[in-house]
Amino acid sequence: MTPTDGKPGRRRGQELENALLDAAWDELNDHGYGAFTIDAVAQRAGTSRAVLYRRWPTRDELAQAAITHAVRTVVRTVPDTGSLRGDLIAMLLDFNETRSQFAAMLSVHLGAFYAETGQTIADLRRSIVREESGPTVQEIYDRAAARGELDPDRLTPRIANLPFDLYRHDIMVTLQPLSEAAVVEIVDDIFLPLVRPRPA
Amino acid sequence: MTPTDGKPGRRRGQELENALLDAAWDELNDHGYGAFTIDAVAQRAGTSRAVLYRRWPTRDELAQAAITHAVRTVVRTVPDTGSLRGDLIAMLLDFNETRSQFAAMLSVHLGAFYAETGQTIADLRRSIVREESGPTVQEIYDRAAARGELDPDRLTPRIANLPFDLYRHDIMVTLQPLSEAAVVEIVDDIFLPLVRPRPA
DNA sequence: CCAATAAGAAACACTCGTGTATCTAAGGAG
DNA sequence: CTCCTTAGATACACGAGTGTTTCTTATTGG
Repeated sequence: MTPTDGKPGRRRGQELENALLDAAWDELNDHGYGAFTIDAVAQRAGTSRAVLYRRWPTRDELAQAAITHAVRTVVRTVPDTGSLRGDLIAMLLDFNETRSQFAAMLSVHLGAFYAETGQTIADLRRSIVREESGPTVQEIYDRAAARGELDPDRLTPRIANLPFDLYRHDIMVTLQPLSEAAVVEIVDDIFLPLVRPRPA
Repeated sequence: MTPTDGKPGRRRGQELENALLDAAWDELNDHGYGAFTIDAVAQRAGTSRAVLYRRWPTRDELAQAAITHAVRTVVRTVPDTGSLRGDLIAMLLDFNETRSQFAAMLSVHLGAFYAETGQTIADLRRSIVREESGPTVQEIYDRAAARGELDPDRLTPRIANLPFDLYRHDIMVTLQPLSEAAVVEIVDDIFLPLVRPRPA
């Protein structure tokens, strides 16, 4: 392992490539895809365009690579607090920490990207979800059903996605992380009443 | 009234201005704000850039004007079918006709615009809602409450917006109008159960 | 009918980003 | 220590869009 701190000297191989993709991602975050230029990425990474062109032939492929790279670095955790309510609130608040900026960025800056590639946010989400392919929220629902907190018959696909759809909607519309009150509202006032087992 | 059809000859005044703003709006729709150029607008409008520069000094002001102009031409209707369910479904399906493209366009193409102006979709919606300032969905809720179809105590602000938030979320994520089934699902499976008066 | 106005065409200098090519020197492999 | 890959710098031709200016001519108002 070569020392990674101190004066960077001249970076190579994987270290350099990560730095390039990070710079590209930051550039996307700060200025959006519309103003996403190879030049700016090179400057931010402290290198020259040639280094970028050696790896990615076009702007779009660099952007794609940067997005994929950023996605890969997101770690996903599925909480297990012992209650459905606690799990969902924890999960959404964790999203606030780890993903709200990511989601906002995707929503706001990538319009031109979607337009050019013909993709939609839904498409991108699918490929991200496939990429992660780890444990999912379904675990939370399964545990809740086992505890009798949730009626599986009431959990239609749309309702299963409801808390996350509402979370995502808020992010896309306000570009800010949700307040804890908003998260609690989504869970307590909307989701839980819809899935709670009815007293027969 | 001068004849408005036939060979357009040389347009002037309001007629020309409308044509310019329409062309700008179409250009935004087709290619997004990222690829929104004065040149393209001039070409689409069948005129020269000078004509545009005489009216709007910058690209951004032209885009702003085009958006405002497009917003102004949207007519809003509030249905009155006699039932809450019917009103909401009618309203959302009407959105499908009149606004889904508009909403999709706003979500997707205007990222760079938001980034530059610092506005969010929420801000833009506020100014649009203010602009319209006509009858609102509140009317529908009031009538439903009067008929006893809706418990006003359960209608928190978030729940009042819920059908529209979900509608908007779907549009932003899929960039397509919602299927009628999806609209019915939002109303029947999610909204109505949350606001129906509980048998005391 | 005439004069004022403004549409529309065209040319210009300018900026910014692209993509390629060339050169140097850093730093790893042998 | 030496060679060889390649990071990083720099220069160039090119295209696309901007914003300005000048000129013409259609159209309108008086």
